[in-house]
Amino acid sequence: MSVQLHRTIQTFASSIIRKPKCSLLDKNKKLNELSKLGQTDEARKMFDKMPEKDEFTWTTMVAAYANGGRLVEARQVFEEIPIKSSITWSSLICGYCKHGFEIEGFEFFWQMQSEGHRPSQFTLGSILRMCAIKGLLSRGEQIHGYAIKTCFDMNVFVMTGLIDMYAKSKRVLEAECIFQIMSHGKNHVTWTAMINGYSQNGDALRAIQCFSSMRAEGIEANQYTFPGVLSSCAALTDIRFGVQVHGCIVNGGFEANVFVQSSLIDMYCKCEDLHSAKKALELMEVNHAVSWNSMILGYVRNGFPDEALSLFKKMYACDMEVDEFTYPSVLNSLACMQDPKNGKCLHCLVVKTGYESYKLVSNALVDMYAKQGDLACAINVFNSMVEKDVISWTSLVTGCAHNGFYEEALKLFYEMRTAEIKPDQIIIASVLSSCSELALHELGQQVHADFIKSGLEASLSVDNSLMTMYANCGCLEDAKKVFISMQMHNVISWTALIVAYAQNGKGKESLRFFDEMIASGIEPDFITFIGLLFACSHTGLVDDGKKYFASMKKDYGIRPSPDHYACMIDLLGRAGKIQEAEKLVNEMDIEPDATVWKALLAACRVHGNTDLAEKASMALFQLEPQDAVPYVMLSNIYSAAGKWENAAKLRRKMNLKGLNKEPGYSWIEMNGVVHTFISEERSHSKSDEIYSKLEDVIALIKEAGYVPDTIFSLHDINEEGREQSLSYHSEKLAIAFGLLYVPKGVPIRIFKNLRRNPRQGLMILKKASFYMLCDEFSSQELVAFPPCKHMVTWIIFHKPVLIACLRFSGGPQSQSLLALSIEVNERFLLWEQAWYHNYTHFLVPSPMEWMKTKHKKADNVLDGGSN
DNA sequence: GTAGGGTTAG
Repeated sequence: MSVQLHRTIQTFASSIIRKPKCSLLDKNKKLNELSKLGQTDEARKMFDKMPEKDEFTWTTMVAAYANGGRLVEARQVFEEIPIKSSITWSSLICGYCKHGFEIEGFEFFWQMQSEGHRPSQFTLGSILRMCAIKGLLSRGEQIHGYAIKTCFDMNVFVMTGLIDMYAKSKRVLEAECIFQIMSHGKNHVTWTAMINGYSQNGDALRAIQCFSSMRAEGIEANQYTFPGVLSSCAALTDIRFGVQVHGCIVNGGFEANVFVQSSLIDMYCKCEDLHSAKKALELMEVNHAVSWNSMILGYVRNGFPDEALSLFKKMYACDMEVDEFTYPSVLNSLACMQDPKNGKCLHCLVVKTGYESYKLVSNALVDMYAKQGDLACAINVFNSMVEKDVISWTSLVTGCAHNGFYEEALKLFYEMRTAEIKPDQIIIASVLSSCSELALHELGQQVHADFIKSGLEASLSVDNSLMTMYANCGCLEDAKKVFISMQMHNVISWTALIVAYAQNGKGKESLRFFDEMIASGIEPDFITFIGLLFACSHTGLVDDGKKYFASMKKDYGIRPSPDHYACMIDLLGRAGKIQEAEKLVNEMDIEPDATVWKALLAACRVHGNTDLAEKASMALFQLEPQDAVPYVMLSNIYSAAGKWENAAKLRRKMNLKGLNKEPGYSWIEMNGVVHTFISEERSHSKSDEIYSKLEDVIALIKEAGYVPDTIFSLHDINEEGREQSLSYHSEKLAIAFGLLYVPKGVPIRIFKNLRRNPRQGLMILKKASFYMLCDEFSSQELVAFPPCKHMVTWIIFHKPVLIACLRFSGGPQSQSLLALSIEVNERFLLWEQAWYHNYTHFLVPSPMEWMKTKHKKADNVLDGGSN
């Protein structure tokens, strides 16, 4: 107390002794102007020439250096000051805080007090600002406590600083609390801090509400307020409000501010109004990198990668400033364009300009290479990164998944966890999608549990991926539970539900969900219709299918893609309307692709139409010469029609071309060990038991009315032989194994490397599940992804009802889809059998490798007598 | 006289 009194007297005395002359006052003013303009060296020259200096002169010089980040010089001047005050201390502390030097900032803060100077609102404001920038929440809380003790807690300046600090530390509730305490005395800065707090923490709606309240209270917004409000409009894609805000900006005369302009351009781009965005960009007097970045990204997101690239070229040609945000957008556009040559060129440019060290840029490089299918380059960039964040890992994990390397994706996720990088919603969604592709139910559940434990907020992407994962693993009820638990649903959630039910043999429910979706006001997209057509074709609802097919164009303006045509052809083919299917192919207004021809070929397969099958095969031989599928299918059609010579000729041709027909596998995972089965093969150590069990099962099935469908058997052998070859099919061997060794009450899940049937719908649905994962990608990107290479199917036994009879969906499909349930071993078994089993050889590289490593362990486990 | 609040990302 006495020290402070002494200081006050001293200051007072010095002001009397050195009463400022008029000229000193003018010089101080001039010095301050130079300092404000950032002309620090000019200011220093003037400062040195001044014969007389008062406290203002010294403070201004310290502030000039401190604001410009020249902290060593600021401190030197500060040390020379004859008499220090709270203001000179605050000027110095402000500089250190502004530039994020937390150790020095706090040191001076304590030193200032030990020398008897009380911190002011400015000192606390500076310290709080630093806590906000550096995310020092607990330090910020200490300062909050200090403010309460020193009665600064009702000061607007300090309270605004506290709001900002809490909001930037993601503590919106605390920020909100302080904001509400300030019933009066809130100024425009306080309102702005709160609006930006909401906006930066993803609560766009509250940000906009807060802005409206601010205006209602008659507080004027300024150039600091509008960017946050506009980015909230962008987040909500609320262009109507955005346009009104634009009006306020023009009225207030803030449209020349670069922050406001950039946010305007970004808002228009995100609301898909590229025209207005472009207009705003053209109106800008100064070329500003952020605005151009927003525009480039806008073009990419709205599906105009060419425009994005040309804008970047313009930037480059004009010698404009380019930053670490520019490259990611441009790299993104090249990823969309599948332009590997330009991608490499841009990579070179990145290296040349030294931007490779920016995480943002390297992450985008990984993402681009992965999307272009060049995993080697993606991994190279990834490995060269010194510091990897969750986005780097996500880019590579998603990249592996895009290219069908699901196990690699999962392994990388493990590695990331080992490196103690905390996952976020996006990588969780990506990993769940890989689990879903491999039908890894348990791992999927673990990821789900881990996600709940992590305390991360729910996200649409995660929930949508969870639904797909559960549905793909046959857990329809869990998929539905996730759907019910969701607070909001978008078109992807509804589509996931529709597809889940369609995939799991509940087509009619699928169609009901579609009605519910429409009633809830959500518009379907092209994938929704794929789900619907899939549901119709599997439920035999030909008329409904036709209705939806017509409706998608008429009512929703969605032009049918080859995938939709393929579904329709599948539907007609299954219903025996082969002529109609052929007619539809001929009437297509777009070029039929391989998917369409395969669907037609599959239809021929059921109805033995060899002429049409030849036509479809010829088209496929041209379109996909390296694909063994059409050869195998046509050969099978020949066999079924008794044209053995044609079939043999085709097989020889296949062999000559080196197209391998490899066997289908089925496998069961039990206690972490994979047991693999191949048709009629006896390599498993428990082979005898398995075959004997299978004979019992076959006898039971026959009793229940099962008649083997031997028409499609491959070989020219007698009836008994054909039946035999169907009996020891790999799925059946796996079932027998499951019945013998999987503990009672535990669901038996059987996996296959082959497609369930030759229908192309599943491949389309693979794309659909990818779309579900990445709902932020545009549909154009989606089409560009390479098709998935494999399919895993499953058969589940956990139905607590006995259906001891053949379950046919009726009509001609009954020939193609045989679903039969039997009771075996006190368990009830629902056995859905594909319409034929022995062919469709889509080989899977990765799960095979995985199985091989685990397969060896299988014998030990069984021989160890665990059962 | 020292001064608090802002845009672009997988």
